[in-house]
Amino acid sequence: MSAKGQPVTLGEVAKAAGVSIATASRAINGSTRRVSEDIRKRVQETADRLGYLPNLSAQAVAKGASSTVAVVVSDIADPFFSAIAAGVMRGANEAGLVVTLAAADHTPQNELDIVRTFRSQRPRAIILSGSRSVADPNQALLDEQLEAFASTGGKVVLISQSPSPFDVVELANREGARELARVLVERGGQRFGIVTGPQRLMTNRDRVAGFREGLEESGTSLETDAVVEAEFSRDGGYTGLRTLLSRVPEVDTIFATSDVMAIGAMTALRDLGKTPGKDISIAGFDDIDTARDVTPTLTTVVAPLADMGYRAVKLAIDPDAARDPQVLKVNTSVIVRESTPVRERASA
Amino acid sequence: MSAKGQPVTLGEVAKAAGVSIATASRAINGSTRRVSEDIRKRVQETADRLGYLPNLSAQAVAKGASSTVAVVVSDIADPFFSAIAAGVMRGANEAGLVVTLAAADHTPQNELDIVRTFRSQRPRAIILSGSRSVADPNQALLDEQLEAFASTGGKVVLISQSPSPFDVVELANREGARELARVLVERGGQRFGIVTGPQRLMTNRDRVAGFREGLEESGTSLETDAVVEAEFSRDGGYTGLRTLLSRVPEVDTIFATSDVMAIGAMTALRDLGKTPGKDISIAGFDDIDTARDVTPTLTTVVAPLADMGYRAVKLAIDPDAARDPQVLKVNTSVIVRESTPVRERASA
DNA sequence: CTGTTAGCGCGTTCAA
DNA sequence: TTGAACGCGCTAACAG
Repeated sequence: MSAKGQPVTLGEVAKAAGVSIATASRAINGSTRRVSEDIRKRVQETADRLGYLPNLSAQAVAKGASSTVAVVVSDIADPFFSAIAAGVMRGANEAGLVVTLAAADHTPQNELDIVRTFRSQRPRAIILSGSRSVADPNQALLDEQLEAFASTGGKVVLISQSPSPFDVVELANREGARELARVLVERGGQRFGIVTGPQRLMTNRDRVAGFREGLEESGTSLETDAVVEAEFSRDGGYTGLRTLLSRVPEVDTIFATSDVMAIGAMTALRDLGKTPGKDISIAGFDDIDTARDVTPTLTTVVAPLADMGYRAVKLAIDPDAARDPQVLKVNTSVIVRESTPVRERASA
Repeated sequence: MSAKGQPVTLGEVAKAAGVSIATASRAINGSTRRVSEDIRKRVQETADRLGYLPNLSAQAVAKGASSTVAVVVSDIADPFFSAIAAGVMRGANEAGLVVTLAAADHTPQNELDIVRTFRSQRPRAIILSGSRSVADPNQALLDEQLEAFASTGGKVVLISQSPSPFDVVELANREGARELARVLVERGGQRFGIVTGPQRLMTNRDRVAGFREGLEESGTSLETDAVVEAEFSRDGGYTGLRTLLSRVPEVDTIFATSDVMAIGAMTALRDLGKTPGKDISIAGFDDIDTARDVTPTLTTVVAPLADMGYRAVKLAIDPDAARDPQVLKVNTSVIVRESTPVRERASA
């Protein structure tokens, strides 16, 4: 039983059941189920008995279509992406699809290599999560790959920003940040600062721009020095905050363009002897799980990350494949927690 | 260019280059590279020009071996598993392998289904992360599947507990917890409590047992009521802590069997009006990223999660496949942070 | 070194 | 309804 051997093939099942391979195929997979019930039963039984499992690769070759969806993330250990991945996996599972995953590690070149490898797998769809970059020299090559993939019947879904020739699940970054700014002004914020990830990423651009708009609509503005760019990570939030405070020590409210950065910034604040949520208000974006477990709990913009991944799959397997590219806008909402208490206004 | 079409096949490349398919195959893949340099170059060029990408499924069928590693996790959104997955992906990437991922959602039945699906993919290896359960009725069926997979040339690596008929990457749960207990006693802990995940999971068993040992070796003991079992999650930590404190209000030091639980427990403490790291010490296990960002920063046992995933892949692609099952023990270390200050001993 | 032939495991025509 | 034959894209054995 446990001697080295080869997997059971459909042919062996067929022979053991005394039918042809074609019949066995129909009985087990039954694309158009036209096989007598007793035969079907007999074949199924011998298949079970022999422990037959269809060879997905062979099926893919024969059918010319696989049952795989390929997903690119920047970093699976980042809660932002792991939440998206969780949603994708749920959706894929419901659809009987297999998920293959690769991490681009924030490097456009890797992203390109990954997409090439993915194309070799002939997946049904490729889902790209992660922000688009502006003026990325690799972008053209990447688009070319995706275009080619799409032109051979593959589906491309971006969890990113429109406009795009492909389907896009797009988070309302700008609107979310704008609403957040309004809320923070309402709560008494007067001197604002921003710690943001690289501005070449559209996500950061939009969040900063939206926040700015929100401030202006509320009659407040942002000093030039009050926007600090750093790595789009926890450590970036840490260093970014230090830079910000050294430049503009009198800020009372800080917006970090992601929760991950905000959490790093909060730690930095404490290391500077200040108490986040008391000395200085701070808010993030995304509402990752950890946001409610840090102290103070973090005010943020809720992004339904898992849901976005789930919807991306749904878009990908949409039967109406010939339709025009679709943009699925995902709305956000602001959730106020302890990190942004109501501040008393300094008397004018 | 962007009209619907089929992917370029090796045959088309061969024809365009004026060589046979076999030659084209050798030129591009070159298992045993014995093809004249100029031909190789010409074929490669036409392949690039045509945008040819090998069909991995077809290769897998022809070779009888795929270039895929399949990974089972409980929940990819859990930082414990996403860290492991990150390591796996890095290792797979280095080896030119594709990673397929599935989430069992803490359900043994799902795990079984996933392994079956994975077997259909004929991956080179299946990596199972997540603790083994004791007395799991599905365990036999699962082992049967894995056994069958292994007997047909597949490699199985468990990130779990020995003993096992397969390769195992095993974290020193017991030893780590034991050392943690010693450290906590040294720092003045006297009345201990434990919030643990389900005891059917070996991970929790080992961590609790190890902690107990460490206490006993330090001349301390644990009251019966002081061990509370709850869900192995953030929320489990939250509810578990409340139960614990209602049963044994006078505990001064708490061990949660994972950082995720510890973080939930800390939040629960605060909701009860107590300050973690002051009124009550608390420590976790795993050292997930968040451990250093909560307040107070969390004392814990460092588990090199990403490294474990990485090593699991290395084991899986070990050329010496015929060797006996191997156990790779992974050591831990205790890192003391703010959540467990030195406590003054109550005078005896 | 190259081309021809025979598979790999499976789906799907086409007759029977 | 069933089976024989062919094809999917590719690799590997065998000749030349």
